[in-house]
Amino acid sequence: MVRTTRQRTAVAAVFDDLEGFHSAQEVHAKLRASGDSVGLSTVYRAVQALADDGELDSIRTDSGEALYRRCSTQHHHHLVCRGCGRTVEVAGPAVENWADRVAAEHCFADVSHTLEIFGTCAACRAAG
Amino acid sequence: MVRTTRQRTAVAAVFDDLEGFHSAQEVHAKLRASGDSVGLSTVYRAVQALADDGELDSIRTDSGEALYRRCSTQHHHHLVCRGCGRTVEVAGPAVENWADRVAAEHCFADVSHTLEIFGTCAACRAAG
DNA sequence: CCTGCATGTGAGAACCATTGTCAACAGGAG
DNA sequence: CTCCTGTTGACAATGGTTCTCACATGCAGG
Ligand SMILES: [Zn+2]
Ligand SMILES: [Zn+2]
Ligand SMILES: [Zn+2]
Ligand SMILES: [Zn+2]
Repeated sequence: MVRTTRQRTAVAAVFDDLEGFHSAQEVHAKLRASGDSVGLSTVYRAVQALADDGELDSIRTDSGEALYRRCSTQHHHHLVCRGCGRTVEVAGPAVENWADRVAAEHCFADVSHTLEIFGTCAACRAAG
Repeated sequence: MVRTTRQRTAVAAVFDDLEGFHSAQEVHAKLRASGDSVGLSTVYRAVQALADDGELDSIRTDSGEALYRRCSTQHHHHLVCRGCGRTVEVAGPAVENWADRVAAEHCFADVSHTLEIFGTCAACRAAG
């Protein structure tokens, strides 16, 4: 029996106003700053629950930190700016097929894949 | 001035006998078990140095742990078995081009990408 | 409306991979 | 062989994440 609490609602709401990927720590800080404070453990539990439900996508930093973002529900990948975090969802049917074909060639089953593209966006280049 | 030490040699040698990706902690344990013990900090420094030199590839676990493997030096991606860790290097020129094109379309520069495929190999399926 | 209670919360401790510290050590150039 | 400098490793510190558990609170069912 899953309950609707002020905390879970608040965490979900944070991602309404956010472009790009953000960590649980950042969400916690934003909530605290907005006066709508939520415990850190609860923020971790909430983002993980949202990610499990497919409400949030998650990726990992080079340093291993988990970042979350509200995305569309279809399968897609991300083009992420290293500077500002701005994120574009991209679809690549050809890539999906290629991955499945490669796996099949080597007799692998239950295939999944991760694919992210990183770069510097035009705005960040202009900003120097 | 980079020196050749027993420790660095030992760490590099561990990857000669290893298929698949392995963590610094695992390398440390293997060295200790083989009697050729090396300090944990030193193992971390060694694998990172090897990765910087392009001698090792690294990926990150779902839990954020860093894993290393000796790979060929050309650009490639990995098809990894979730069960046994067996890894196949795969090349996908079409994917490289697609990633660059997508990034260019959105005016992103300095583009890089990560792409890994996960599955279960035939041997692991047979083993149940 | 109440009440009961299973579920959710949060302050703080625990975890654990990784990194920093620094005194002792040991390649290797000269 | 010597000396200098890069290297090592026991240990402490970090930092993100998870666990603990006493307390609070949604939310059926009455
Ligand atoms: Zn997404
Ligand atoms: Zn940017
Ligand atoms: Zn590789
Ligand atoms: Zn396998």
